[in-house]
Amino acid sequence: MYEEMMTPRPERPRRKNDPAGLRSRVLDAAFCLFQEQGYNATGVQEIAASAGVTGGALHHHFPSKKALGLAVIRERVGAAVEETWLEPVRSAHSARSAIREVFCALAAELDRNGSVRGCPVNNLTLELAFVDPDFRAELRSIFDHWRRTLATKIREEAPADADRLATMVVASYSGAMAIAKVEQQGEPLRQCATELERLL
Amino acid sequence: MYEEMMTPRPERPRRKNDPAGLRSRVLDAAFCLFQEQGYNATGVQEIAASAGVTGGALHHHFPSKKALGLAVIRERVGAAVEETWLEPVRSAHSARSAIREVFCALAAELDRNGSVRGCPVNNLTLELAFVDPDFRAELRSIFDHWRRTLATKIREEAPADADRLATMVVASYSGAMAIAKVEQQGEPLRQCATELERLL
DNA sequence: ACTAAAACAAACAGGTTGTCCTGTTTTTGT
DNA sequence: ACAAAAACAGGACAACCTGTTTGTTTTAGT
Repeated sequence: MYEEMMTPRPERPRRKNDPAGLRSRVLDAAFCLFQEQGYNATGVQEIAASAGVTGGALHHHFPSKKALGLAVIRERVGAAVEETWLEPVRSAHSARSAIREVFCALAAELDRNGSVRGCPVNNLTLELAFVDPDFRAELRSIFDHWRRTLATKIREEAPADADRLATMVVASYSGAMAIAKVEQQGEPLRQCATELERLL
Repeated sequence: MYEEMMTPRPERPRRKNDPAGLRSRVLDAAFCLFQEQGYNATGVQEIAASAGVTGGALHHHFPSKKALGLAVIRERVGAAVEETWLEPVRSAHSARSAIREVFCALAAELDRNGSVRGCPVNNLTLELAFVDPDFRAELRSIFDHWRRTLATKIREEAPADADRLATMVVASYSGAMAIAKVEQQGEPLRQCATELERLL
């Protein structure tokens, strides 16, 4: 009653627009759905519903599904790799320990979570890289950045074959994640981590 | 005119039915299209057209797209792994040489072909394994068979960590193929082959 | 305060999708 | 030879998806 008198007319919705927030929510929802179902199996209206956004609003920020997909790769997939891989690698005191930590942390999270959805970069790469050159270019830059950062760290200890070793690390991680996906458990990651340690 | 008189009644098509052949053609076309575009991006009528078969005939042999997909995995993807991986591994005189041969043969074929479509098992796994349990079970049996055959061969030389090494070989192959797909060249496979040799 | 642009809502249109249905032809069993 | 079953043809159909269009509300510039 008190409050109603305080705001008799100011009952106006007073909802504020938040374009950046809406855009971010769409990106989050799309990233999550692409990760679970894949790009082609996910509809734009499904993304809009999941983000709590109307189709018109989504179309305003992303004129096409492809534009949304490219934005997801650039602004979410890249960030995910940066957070779970590159940052731990840079702050570790050796490439060996970094790799074991990342592999085992991922494996533990997968087992704890109870479901393995796979690596976002690889999921989208195997689905889209061959068909669409634009997606391929975007994904390739992520892989390049990934391997380059890894090679820089490895070079501190094994200057000889740093580039080749970096490729090997990324490859065995991607493949281990694929095997983990069919088995729905993190064990393959731990096995590959053990073998990678012998290599470094 | 001449010919019309020669074949007034024997004009009957005399075409013979070939259910097995038709089924096989559908499987081949589906395998090829799934490999190029992915499962979800390929339509059943596209498969029918590619195989030169009517939609009705296709539906007679495969009542649904999922049934067709499962048949492709069981009867084509499994055979592809058997041919390009398991058979060379068994007939090689050592696991080391077998792995180098397979990796380099694949890499050479990719570079010669000019396009990298990726490994069929991995393509379908990353696209479908998480969403559909039936596909996952089918794909998992292929991975298991793959690793088991590889471990048997490795055990001849390194009895200790054969299972773990087999996982590592399959993983690094799968991942190397993913990187090869974004770069559209076979080089990553060769790099991983070199590192795998040091491990065995 | 007023106007132009941006942000959002909601329904629409053209094209595709996977599936099924009804006939017709071919093969098989007896 | 004849009936039953399998193999095949061709189209129909309803659901869906993407992209667009039109109209309303909110923000920002001046």
